[in-house]
Formats: sequence, C-alpha cells, structure tokens
Amino acid sequence: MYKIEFHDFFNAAFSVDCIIFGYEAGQIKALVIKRAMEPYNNYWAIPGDLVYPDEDLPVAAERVLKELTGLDHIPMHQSQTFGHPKRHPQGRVITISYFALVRIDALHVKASSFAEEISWVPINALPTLAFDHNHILESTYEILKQKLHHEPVCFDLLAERFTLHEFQQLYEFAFEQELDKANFRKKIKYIPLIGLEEKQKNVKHRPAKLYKFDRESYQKQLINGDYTFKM
Amino acid sequence: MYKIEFHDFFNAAFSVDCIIFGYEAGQIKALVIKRAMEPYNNYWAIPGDLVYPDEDLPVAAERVLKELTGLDHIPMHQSQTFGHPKRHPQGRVITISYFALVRIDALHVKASSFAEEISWVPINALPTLAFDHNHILESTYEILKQKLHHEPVCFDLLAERFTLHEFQQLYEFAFEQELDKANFRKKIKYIPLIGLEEKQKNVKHRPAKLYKFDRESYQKQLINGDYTFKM
DNA sequence: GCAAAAGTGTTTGGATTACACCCATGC
DNA sequence: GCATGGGTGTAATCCAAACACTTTTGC
Repeated sequence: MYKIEFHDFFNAAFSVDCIIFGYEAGQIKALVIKRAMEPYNNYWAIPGDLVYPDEDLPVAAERVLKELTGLDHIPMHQSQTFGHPKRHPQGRVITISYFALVRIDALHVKASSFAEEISWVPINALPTLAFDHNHILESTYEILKQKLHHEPVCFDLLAERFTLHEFQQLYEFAFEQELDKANFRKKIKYIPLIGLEEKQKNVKHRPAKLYKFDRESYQKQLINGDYTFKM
Repeated sequence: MYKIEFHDFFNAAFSVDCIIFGYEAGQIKALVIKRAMEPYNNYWAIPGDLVYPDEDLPVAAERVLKELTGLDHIPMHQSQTFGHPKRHPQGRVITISYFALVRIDALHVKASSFAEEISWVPINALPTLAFDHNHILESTYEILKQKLHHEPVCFDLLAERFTLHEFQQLYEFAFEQELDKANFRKKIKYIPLIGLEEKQKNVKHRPAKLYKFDRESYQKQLINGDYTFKM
C-alpha cells in the first residue's frame, strides 16, 4: 500500500457518453457520430465529451448531446460507469454513460463541427467504435432489454401512434423470438392504450387501427398500485 | 458556453463506495462505519475512499472494502455514480458505488484506523449518514429489490443452510408483504435446492428441514435455457 | 378472386390463490 | 395438553400457449 497526498488524487477527468436508442424499420438502433478529432479520428463513437469542473452529470449529458447532435430536451437515465486506467489514451478519464429512448421519426439530428457525420446503426450490426464504446453500448442495451420487460419504455421508442403489429415487432426484435398475434393482444389487454379512429393508409392489406399510449391513466394506475407493467 | 483548456479538465478525484447488504434476524441490513476523520467526523457512512490514479475501479472497491472493514474476496457489482459538484466539501469528487451481498453469520468485520466502529443497520431504519450516503444507499437498495425478483441473489444473503421459512421471510421483508406458506413452497418448486438430512435444533416447535442452494444445477439450467428464476 | 395482414374466439394444461388440515417439538 | 411453527392437500380460478377462423384492403 502506497501513500499519496490528498491533492494528488485530483488529476482525473470524467466524461459523459450519451447512448440514444431508437426504433425504425423493425430494428432497435443506436445513434453514433463519426469523430472529427483525435484520438480515434474518423471512428464511429457514442456521442460524449468531458464534463466541466462544476457541472452536474445529468446537465453535462444534456449539454454534450445537444452540442454533438442537436438533440435537445431528451430525458436521459444513468447507465454505467467505465473507468479502466487505460481506456483513454490521453489520461485518466472515467466515463459515465447515460441513455435515452427516442422516436426516430419525430426528430432531426444534425452533425456538429466535432462530428462530421451522424448515423443510426442497428444494435445487432454495430461497427467497431472508438474507445471502449462497443462494450459500453452493448452492456447498456442489456439494461434496455431489462427495462422493456418491466417498464413501459417501449412507448418512448414507438411512434406516438402505432399499430399493434409494430408494437409486437418491437418485442420480437428485442427478445429475438416470434410471438403469437392473438396471445400478444391478450397480454397487453390491461396496458392503457387509446384506440384512435384513424387507420393505416396506403397499405395493400386491411389497414390496422392506430393506438396511443395513455400515459395519464398509466400514472394513475401506478399510484393506485393496482397494475404493474410486465411483458 | 465557455471554453477551458484540455488539461484543466484533469482536476477531479473519484472514489468508490461499497454497499454491503446482509440478512440477519429477519431483516436486510447494510454495513456502515463510523468515520474517524474529517469531513463528517463521527458520522456513520458507507465504507468508501478515493481511487488511486492508475487503479481500476473494481480493484479499488475491493481494496477500500478490505482496508476499512477487513472484508476480503467479496464479489461486488457496480451500482450507480453520484457526481453532484457540491457533494464533497473538499473538491470535485465523483463516487462510483459498488454493492455486494454477504452472509452476515459467516464473516467477521473489524474496524480499521479510519473507522472506529462498524455496524449492521436495518435498511428500513437508517441513521443520518455522511455526504449523500442515505441517497446512495436507498437507491442501491431499490436495485437489490429488483434483483431479488429476477436473479437468485437471495442465496447470497441467506446462510449456506437455511430453512424454507427463513427463505420466505427474506422475501416478506424485502417486499413488505406476507406470503402464504403453502403457496410459497409451490412457487419455489423448480428452484434447485438440496434438501439436507439435518434439521434445526433447540427450537420449541417441530424442527424444520435445512436446505442448500444447488448452484451447480442452477448454472446448468441457465445454460440449457430451460429455466429462468422468477419470484 | 387472391395475397397479405388485421383482428377474434376456443380449447387445454399449467400455475396461482385461498384455505383447511395434520405433524413434531419444548415446556 | 397446548402453543408454535413445520409441512401438505384440494378446489376454484386465472393465465398462457396453440391454433383455427373471419375480416378488410390493394391489385
């Protein structure tokens, strides 16, 4: 055991990485940016950057995401922290990863000066990413899958109005197994959904009814304690 | 948006906090130490300390736990990271919390020079702790409760040999609801337990049979995929 | 009419619940 | 004997899986 002075401990930096998941064309995807700076110039990476000395972590995550992708007002949750001494080539940098779920169809991302390109990549076909970002992304996807079982986060990924088939496909993709249509619909019977009058258009089969998630009555049921989401 | 030099980011420190849960006398408890140094001298706190500049996080968690409590070879899992700029009075210190589950009956803790006292406190009757440690401990307890539902972590808390009633009481404590004895036993029917010949002794009622968790066959079932733990 | 997907009903077996009952031990 | 918890059986009910069937659209 060696002894160092108290102030010598204060020579680390830390960053936040923002993992943004979306759902598009039947696949769960993550947002990556192409780095336009060293280290790992030209590599795809999770959007992330260093945290300012007196900045709180969730605030930093919001700021960094906005600076790199233009995305604003996206609620994020903390995922995990990665701190291997050699994970960053330029010094000791601990990174705290945050993640968010978004509706890809409802937003427009734009690359910043530090990121020359932005792309949504399917979670099951990731390229080699900068730093330890493959590891970070994969282990955060595991957390997402856990949440899909026990919390209604699926409705953060689906478009605001969705068909029951799209809803089903999301779960089929995440858990890599086909589901029976009739049984799926029985299972979701108690999830508060609002059935809209509107239907699908321009499909070459019977148009499906569109639904919205009824957040308000879900909240009420949560407080009453007479319902717990489970899939 | 302000701009600071790259090297000026490197003036933060980080620590690990080790939350040790145990089960004793029908209650889930956490290990706390009484601090024998500033800041928060004489407060109860989660065992934790600063991480060395080139030390990996899980290694630091193990070292710190051993230094402060004498506990060694306790497998720990990362929980959450807390980084509010004002959470530590002496500078910017981010803390990464780790947690572990132990069998209180099977270990002996000893206070170090930095901790003049060690105590197990029931999770539902915590004193005011140093720093933001109440918050850290409570939110980690929520994670433990989640795990109790989906992973066989209960057997890390129970004594190696336990009665089915002790097993049931652990769940009754965690989820704050009474369970039917007969139904509880049907529910755990598929958990691989080894029934021992031995029985309880010196109890003033019919002695209960003792059981062990069959880790080996649980692992096999996991790999085969023909069983998932659920409580 | 045909293809394709939407949408619903029925049967079955297994799990969950509530509850009742008997058993072994210390005092 | 009696208090205390250990341990088991039963009937009613609910739920999930498998599968078949009808409906509505575009072409």
